[in-house]
Amino acid sequence: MPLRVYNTLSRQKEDFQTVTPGKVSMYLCGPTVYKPAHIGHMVGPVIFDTIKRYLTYSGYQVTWVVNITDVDDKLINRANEKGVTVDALAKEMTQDYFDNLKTMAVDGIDHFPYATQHIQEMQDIIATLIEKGFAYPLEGDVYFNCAQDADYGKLSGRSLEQLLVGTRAETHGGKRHPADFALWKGSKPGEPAWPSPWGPGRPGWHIECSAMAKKILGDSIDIHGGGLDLMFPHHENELAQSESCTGKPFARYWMHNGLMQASGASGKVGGGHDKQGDKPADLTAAKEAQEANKLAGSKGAASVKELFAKHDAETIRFFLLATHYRSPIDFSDDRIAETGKSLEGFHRLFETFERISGNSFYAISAGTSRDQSPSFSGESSPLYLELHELRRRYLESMDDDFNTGGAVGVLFDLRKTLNAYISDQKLDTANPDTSHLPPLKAGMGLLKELSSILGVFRVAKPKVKTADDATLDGLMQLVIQIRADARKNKNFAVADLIRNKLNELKITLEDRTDQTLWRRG
RNA sequence: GGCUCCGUGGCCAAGUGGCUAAGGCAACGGAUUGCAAAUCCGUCAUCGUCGGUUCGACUCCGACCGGAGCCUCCA
Repeated sequence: MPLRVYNTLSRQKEDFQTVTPGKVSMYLCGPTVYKPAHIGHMVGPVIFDTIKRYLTYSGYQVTWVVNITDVDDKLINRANEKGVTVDALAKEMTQDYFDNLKTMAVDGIDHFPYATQHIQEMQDIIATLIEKGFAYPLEGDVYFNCAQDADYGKLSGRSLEQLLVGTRAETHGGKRHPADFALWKGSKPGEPAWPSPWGPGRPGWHIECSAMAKKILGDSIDIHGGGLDLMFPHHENELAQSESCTGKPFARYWMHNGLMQASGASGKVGGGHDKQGDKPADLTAAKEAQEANKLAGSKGAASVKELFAKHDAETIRFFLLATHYRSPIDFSDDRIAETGKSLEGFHRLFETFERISGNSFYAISAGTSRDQSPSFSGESSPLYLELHELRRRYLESMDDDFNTGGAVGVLFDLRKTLNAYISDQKLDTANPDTSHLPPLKAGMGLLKELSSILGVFRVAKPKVKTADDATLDGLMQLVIQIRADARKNKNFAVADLIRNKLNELKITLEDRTDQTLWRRG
């Protein structure tokens, strides 16, 4: 079963075939670094990081580029508001972005090109476009000539005629078509500017991606990704420029991730308002509510760092991957909390495994390649058969347009299978018979392998041992000892009192056959 | 108005032209436990509505209802 990828260009899943066999070039539109990143900015990186992991696992050599837009109107405006230079603001926000990627375990990005460092490459493309008749200078600006591009609109499914009707924005006086967009913008006094054959100015929004993708990855790349909101006009224009410039297909597969939406904060939009059109007031209200629910550009959207204070980054990553990447995701604290609960069972299993085998789950070195991974097919224990089937289902899901939601489901099934095995074989009861251990270790190895592809359960939660923790641990051992004595004497009233009081302190006791465990939460 | 997309159990969420429609959270029953916790076993949906195509559709087509995004430099 070959890998299949949904291509926005064709609106269907296609067999995955790269420009160069065995290699994948991948470009993801990165952030404009003008304010701290919010959770929505993490969706693309997490998804494409996972895609890269899976492609690498499948034997491809992947090169992944994410650009940093460090010159832009929003950046200029915000720098002016804050009274800092564009450069300083950009640097600060770039660092914020990098910090967040690291926290989210996004570490597969190979290149971070900066727009301001590729002005020459952009100008080269613009010059070529003018030369070929696809662009024209106008009063210090340079515009792309949409009418000259025969297949303009093919990505988003629009035609120039439709754009004419739909556009209400007033046209720049000399533009030949309202849809024509700026490749180069002449600068006003005080704005960042670079010299150019068309006068001092700065690049248009779309040209940087064309230039940097071309420079680092070549004329034709395999995967171009970004948020659904970028499909038009950004990607449409990027595509038009690049293909008009090189005469070659720009990207084989256009992949767009769904957008994250805030939910819960304000009531849901719509509810029961009448059919459309009759009540302008309602419509306006609905519009406003809609705006409020949008994360993008919304001032209320919490920064990623604020979110990390409340939720574990791994939980957030898992949450993002539990839904198909093309679907919109409703974001709320409750949703994240629910995901956190669903992950507890994994951490519990890791503890159990360590108790049984003496090995840490996190120390397992699992297979990193689809081919080298054990197939389990020749083994004797019935568990191996199940492992084999689970692995097959996982790969089948991921092969189907990176269906991480289905893959996550397999992880839960694998968890249940291993817990059932432990339960059946009574492995967690100081069982001296170790003959049932190898299959369990194989299963844990598989869990490690498959979860690593999603980028979760990779490192143990840091257990910071402070003086307080040491004291607490000592205290707990004492309390547990006292309670054990009480239980031995059938003094359950005391035993239960201790446990209930500890519960109120968010400490849970777990009486096992040979010992009593405790944990917070 | 134009262009995309979506509507699966209480909530979240995979998936398929015809075997028992994944999984998670919640709930309930049972095993285990002194009682719990954890774990295991089990129960809980006919897939927005109405038509059509088909031997057969939740899955394909149409209409309608409901929701989302884009057309305004928002990932």
